[in-house]
Amino acid sequence: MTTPPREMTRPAPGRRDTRQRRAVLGALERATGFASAQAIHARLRAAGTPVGMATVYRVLRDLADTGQVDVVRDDAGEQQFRRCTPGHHHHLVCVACGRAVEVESVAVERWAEEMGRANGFTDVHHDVELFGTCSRCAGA
Amino acid sequence: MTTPPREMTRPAPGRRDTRQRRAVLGALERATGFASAQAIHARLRAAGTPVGMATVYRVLRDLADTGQVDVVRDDAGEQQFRRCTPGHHHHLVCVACGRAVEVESVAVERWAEEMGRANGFTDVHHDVELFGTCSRCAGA
DNA sequence: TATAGAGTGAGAATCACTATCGATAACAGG
DNA sequence: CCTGTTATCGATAGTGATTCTCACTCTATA
Repeated sequence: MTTPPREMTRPAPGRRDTRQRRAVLGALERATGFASAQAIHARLRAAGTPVGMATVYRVLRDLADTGQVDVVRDDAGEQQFRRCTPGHHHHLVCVACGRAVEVESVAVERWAEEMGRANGFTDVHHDVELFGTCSRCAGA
Repeated sequence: MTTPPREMTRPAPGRRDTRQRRAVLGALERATGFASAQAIHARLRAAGTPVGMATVYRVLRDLADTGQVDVVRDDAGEQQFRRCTPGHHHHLVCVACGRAVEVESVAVERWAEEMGRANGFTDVHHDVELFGTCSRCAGA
């Protein structure tokens, strides 16, 4: 697998290339860490490229379904979205500034699989997120 | 019912021992896996021991704050509660019936800690949940 | 360019959860 | 047992995120 010739903002096959979709993608691209749908909607409005709330959610859900963005839920249960490198991975998120680092571990993947097998579970998948305070925010 | 294991239903210091609190604890005790606040409320009503919605949430939150129940969020973002054995552990939850198995792994704990240190993060904690289909539900 | 139908968006609907606040009941002291 | 204090209840009205509706708009393509 070399670098896919696919543009970052090109819609998935069957999807149309609209101003709104590009705007949401752009906002995600610009974000440093995770951003909520509400935040993205507000930023687009502030940037003079307003997109309807329903559309923001629609695009984000579509991107999540096609694996183009990752979704985690914060303590309040609100969905947070982030543009990510393809492939399975997890995040180490700063609870102060929202900055996120992608991490992966074959050890965890294997552990999850073994735990499932040991207990007779099939189709096992897992939710793993790490939270903490990043070095930049720690010195506050 | 010989010696009532009042330990399980004893309120935290400063908390009063009310019928409602006992009812919610009882419902959790009776549940096999995770249960939502809505489900607990419905079950109590069906059992003839109705408790107000607000109270169910209040008691559940209190129990969660004092570490007497574990909370996870399902795919829809709804909170799911479960009476648990004390101590840090994770869950392997059946997506079909909600049955849950407690699992733990020093490997994961260590991995989380190392990942945090490697990236300059402090006060690192983690969310880890495993989901799958249990053997009983797999044969459907 | 004409056109089918995917995409959009304002607003209503839904849904889990929280805040309000007068009524009620637990518990300690008498 | 009686009673005052006050934690706790709970019916109900929010609150805030997310989804649904559906008439209208615009992309992709013949």
